[in-house]
Amino acid sequence: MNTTTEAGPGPDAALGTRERIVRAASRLMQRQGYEGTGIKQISREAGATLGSVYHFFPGGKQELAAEAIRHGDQEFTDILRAALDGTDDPAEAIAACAGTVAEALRASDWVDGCPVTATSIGTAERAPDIQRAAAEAFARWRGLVEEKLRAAGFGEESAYELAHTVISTLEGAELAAQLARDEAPLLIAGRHLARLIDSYR
Amino acid sequence: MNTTTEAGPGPDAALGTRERIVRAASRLMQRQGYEGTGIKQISREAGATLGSVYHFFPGGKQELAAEAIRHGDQEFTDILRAALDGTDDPAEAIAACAGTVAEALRASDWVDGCPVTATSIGTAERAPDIQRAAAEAFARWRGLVEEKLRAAGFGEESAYELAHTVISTLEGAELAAQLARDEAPLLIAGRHLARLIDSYR
DNA sequence: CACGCTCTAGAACGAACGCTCTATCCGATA
DNA sequence: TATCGGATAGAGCGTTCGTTCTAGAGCGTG
Repeated sequence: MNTTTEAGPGPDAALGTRERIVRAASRLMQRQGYEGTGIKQISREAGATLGSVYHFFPGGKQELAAEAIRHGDQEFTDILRAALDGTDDPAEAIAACAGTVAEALRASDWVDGCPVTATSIGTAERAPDIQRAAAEAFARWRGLVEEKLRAAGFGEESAYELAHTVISTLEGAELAAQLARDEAPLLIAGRHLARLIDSYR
Repeated sequence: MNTTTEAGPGPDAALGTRERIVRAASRLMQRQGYEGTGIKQISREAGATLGSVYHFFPGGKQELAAEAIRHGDQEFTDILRAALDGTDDPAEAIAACAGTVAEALRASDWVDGCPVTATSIGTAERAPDIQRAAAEAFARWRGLVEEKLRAAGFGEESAYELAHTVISTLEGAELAAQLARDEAPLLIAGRHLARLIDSYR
């Protein structure tokens, strides 16, 4: 049976076992990376057992990590979409998005960076599934920004290229902010991206 | 005795043992991350023994990783300085730097990303020494760009903020290029950074 | 020659790793 | 009630991890 309603005290206790495992994997790999996170640690944190993990993810750690990346992908997709939907002006929306990310990063005491990046880095040679899931996440985010820019009247090429740089810069600035334990890189990046976008009007 | 002249066939065979260990550690962690790289693998790759590794780095893996990051820091510092010294125009120099990074990334078949990022990510909670070394690398790079911008007549605040975004964007674009196995993100980022810099003249 | 010091060499330790395996539980169905 | 299959449970496998430890090699100095 699938214990969809769990009495335990965990944060995701009301979720199904599979979902709890994915969330724990995503959160842990976001902080410790793929190699730094053990399957047993994930199962412990999720309030599940090793048997359950391998029941839902017979492909083992790689399959679970790919699913965790898709979870992180969805999380940032929601944040990005919310920012883009918040205003008609793409420049303003991107700056707002940078602010949201900065806030979340600070709130986690500079520990929770980008889950997709943290999980996928260093796995290039050994786990192509993980790389593919991460590349798809980046592509989706870029597509969202590109669509917004085109809807705002930007030319096709400008929109495509700007969307690339928006995602690259946000990603890099989050990394820099995390390392420096300071939200300045993200806030500055947000302002600069807005300025860059405006220069194409 | 220190075998400063080694007869072995390795690439760094002519270097001292300590230097060979640092280079092997830097290269391996650049590709596999901190947790994904073992001390024994490093010693094997360096043509050294475990005893030598712990002789030169009594602080163990963490101390070695911090030194590897400083090595990677120096590598990119050289690349960046060469680009900045290549022309008086900071915008042009940054675009050229992006091109150099893209070329190197492609030449490694998209495996050799930023050694500092790859080594330091995911170590926030467990290895503060590594985080500090990485943060110092970012700060040094930013300082180089900032200095160049000020020398070119940019205002103090503009130079400081632009330097932040230049480093963030280069870092993020390298990540994106590596994931997509495509140098486009880096080349686009180079052009956009040049445009952004020019907009402050 | 003897001593000391730096460096090399690798066996061995306990712990943790990813994963396999069998056993059991329990609601749904017949 | 008897049966079945999804889900849970965790002991145990072989391997690798980071680290420690002792032994010895090769050189300069007294």
